[in-house]
Amino acid sequence: MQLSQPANILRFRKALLDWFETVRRPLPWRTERTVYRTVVSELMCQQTQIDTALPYFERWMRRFPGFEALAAADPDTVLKHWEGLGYYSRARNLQRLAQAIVAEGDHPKSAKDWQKLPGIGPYTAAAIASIHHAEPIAVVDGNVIRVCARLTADERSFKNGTEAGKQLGPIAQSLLNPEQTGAHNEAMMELGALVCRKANPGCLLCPVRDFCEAESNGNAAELPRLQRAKATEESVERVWVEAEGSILLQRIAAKGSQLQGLYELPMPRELGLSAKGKILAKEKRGIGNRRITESIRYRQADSADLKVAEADSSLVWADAEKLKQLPLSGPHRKWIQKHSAAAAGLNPK
DNA sequence: AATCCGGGGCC
DNA sequence: GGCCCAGGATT
Repeated sequence: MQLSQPANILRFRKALLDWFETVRRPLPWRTERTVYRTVVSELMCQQTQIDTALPYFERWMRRFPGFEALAAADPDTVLKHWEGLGYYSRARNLQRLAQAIVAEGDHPKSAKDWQKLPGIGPYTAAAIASIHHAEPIAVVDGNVIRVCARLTADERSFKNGTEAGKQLGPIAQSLLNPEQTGAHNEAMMELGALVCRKANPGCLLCPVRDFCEAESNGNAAELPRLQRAKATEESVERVWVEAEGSILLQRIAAKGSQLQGLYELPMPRELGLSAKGKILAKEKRGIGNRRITESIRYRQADSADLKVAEADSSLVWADAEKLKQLPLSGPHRKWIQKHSAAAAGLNPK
């Protein structure tokens, strides 16, 4: 059936919503719907799979139950509750957003106004406004891009997701059900997540397969076509400096850095620390298209280390208790845990 | 328009 | 090992 015809668009909307009602996952921000819970869930789910965000969401709600509690919280505690989720600017933006809403005494009511708040872009603004204010605006995320590219059998090669969204957004907007704005948007994303998956799309079980040109062409799994940049390789030196059961950590202070406020093993070249010591481990992490190998050298603190640490306020000594409290980047917490036994073995106790 | 930002899941 | 995920901010 041609989706260009109005009568078929109405059929599409009904088939999608009927399906959604039967498979809709009882996610915690759906079963108890408040603006605050929606905002938190949307920020947490940006570039993050639902199942990964779920335990963070529950913890977050226990600790920061509403905009007021979040606005008044200690920023390090906020960051600590985001530890391991990545994209840490989301946590800072979420607190700034809460502070703005508390200061204003109310929250925005339109997508346009929501988008003025930190951390809220076109996608998130549309999601909140369609769910809570019945605004007829389509969300365009990775799921929706994939669904629309397949529905229309769009075989163009897009430079990136932004470019694809610009081209396919109007399709999503034309499909939007103006009487069920929130449910329709959620249904489109649910379809992409559960059926119209990137790999192994479940076309045989798809509620809107009759409307899908790619399915009739038999190439749904190949769409959309997105160009990708090649990965680059980098290496970074780290030092694991111990003194009396404490480890030296570096607080990332750079205001522009998205890692601002997080703690990591120090980068000696940045801090005037020596890079001496035996290599304890080489670990890898991926950030975007970068593949970074981090060489971690271990040593007992010498007098020069103590002097540098004393003079540089971004360096802190953390004992076991402090280590638990500080917000660390996910990989560094994991690596410190992983190698602490080996590091202890190097101590001449 | 291009680049940067994290970490995990999946094939 | 490459790709993607309920993207946004910055340059």
